[in-house]
Amino acid sequence: MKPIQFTITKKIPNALGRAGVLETPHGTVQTPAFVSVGTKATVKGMTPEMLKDMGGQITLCNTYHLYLQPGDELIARAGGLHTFMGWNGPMMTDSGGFQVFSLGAAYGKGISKVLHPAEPSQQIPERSSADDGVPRLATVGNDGVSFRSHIDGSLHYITPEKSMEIQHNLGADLIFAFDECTSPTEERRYQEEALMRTHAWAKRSLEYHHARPNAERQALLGIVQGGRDEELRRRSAREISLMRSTGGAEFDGFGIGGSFEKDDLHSAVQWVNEELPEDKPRHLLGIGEPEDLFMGVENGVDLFDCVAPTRNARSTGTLYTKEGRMRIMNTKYREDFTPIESDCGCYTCTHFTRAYLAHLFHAKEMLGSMLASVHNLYFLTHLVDQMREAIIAGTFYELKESFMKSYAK
RNA sequence: GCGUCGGUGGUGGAGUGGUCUAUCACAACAGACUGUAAAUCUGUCGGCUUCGGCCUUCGUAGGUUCGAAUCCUACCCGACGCA
Repeated sequence: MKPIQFTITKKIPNALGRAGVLETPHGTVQTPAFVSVGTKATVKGMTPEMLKDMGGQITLCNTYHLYLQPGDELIARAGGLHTFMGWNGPMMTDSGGFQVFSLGAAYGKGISKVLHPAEPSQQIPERSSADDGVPRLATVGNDGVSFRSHIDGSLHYITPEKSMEIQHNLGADLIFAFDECTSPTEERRYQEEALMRTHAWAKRSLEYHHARPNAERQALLGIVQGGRDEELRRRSAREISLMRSTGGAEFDGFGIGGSFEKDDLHSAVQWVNEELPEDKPRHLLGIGEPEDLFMGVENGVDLFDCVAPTRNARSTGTLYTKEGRMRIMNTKYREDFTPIESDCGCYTCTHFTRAYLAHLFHAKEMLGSMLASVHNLYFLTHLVDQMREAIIAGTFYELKESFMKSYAK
């Protein structure tokens, strides 16, 4: 018995995109879908009730963070992550692979998921070896990764097996293989070396997972890496999709990982999804600006997670609207007594004005961050919902064109 | 009335003869953010500018000095104390 069931209901003609249904032990996800990120067992600023009301179908928490605090064993004793955080819907956990990157090679360099080469601050020198003298909190070894806790500095060692063990304790419906995310500034030689490691770790994750009963209630997704290189990307997609445990088990779905230059994102996703088997779900890790969501859906991505809506909302009240992003603290909104978007159905837009939001942000009231998060999550969640409906209605390209015309103007 | 202390840029508050348009914080203004080291971070914050500078500011008015936010005098204002 497989833990998840994925069914494709409609495809975009002559393209990779599709709409489907993903059934998990904690409920069904209509795909494509936007996944709310709840790294530390909370979508920042949102109660599970608010998430549900906003239209959220599924959340993603993080292995590394929860292992450090409060500890995966404690969460297991609490009855698992669903019970612990009060979210009884579908849930996934990231493997800690991204922290290999963000606390390792990317540490202190101001780079993350998407690199902007035009930004002088991101002209990072290339790195070919593991040691360039920059202090970092994660060091990659062939067997696993040494982490120094960003909380208290203590040293931890995470292997693929350890990541699986933690994720088993957490108990999410979909879990990820332990991988190494690389920077686009790395040269090909290192990308290939890291890819071999990611594949070896994927095999070990698969092996460990299927040696436990958890494999019956938790789906394991393998992660495709390979940077910007077509050959590596296609090779990774093929190897991960053909990978089998000694018992013959395969991955239940796939994640597409990496840190990208904006221009490389499209090609990487397309190459990978041309190789991956059609009948399993695909998750594009950490991507979620509107234009990227359209690209992903068009190219066969079923699930997206992204911190952008909550982080942008919470930090300075940067809000998504159909006319592009707006910063609610800008002077012009101080006496604007209209909603963020008059035709938005979210709780924030149906109850409050821009002026009120602006006031909350200027006064540093936490409700401002909460209401802004509600709107942003609603916006992106419903944008992907609209894409799904448009695929089913056969109007995906019309939706994309009309949205982008207004959003990017 | 006498005495003491004090008046600095939107605010608080450094500075006590040159390195002062004047540390710092806050506020304000603008920006960044894509598997959350993030309720974080960056820039601007007297005026003008051909971006090299130029001009104007430290209660007010004088003065000393090559040079004053910094020293002196008078005045104005505030707090406290004594009458």
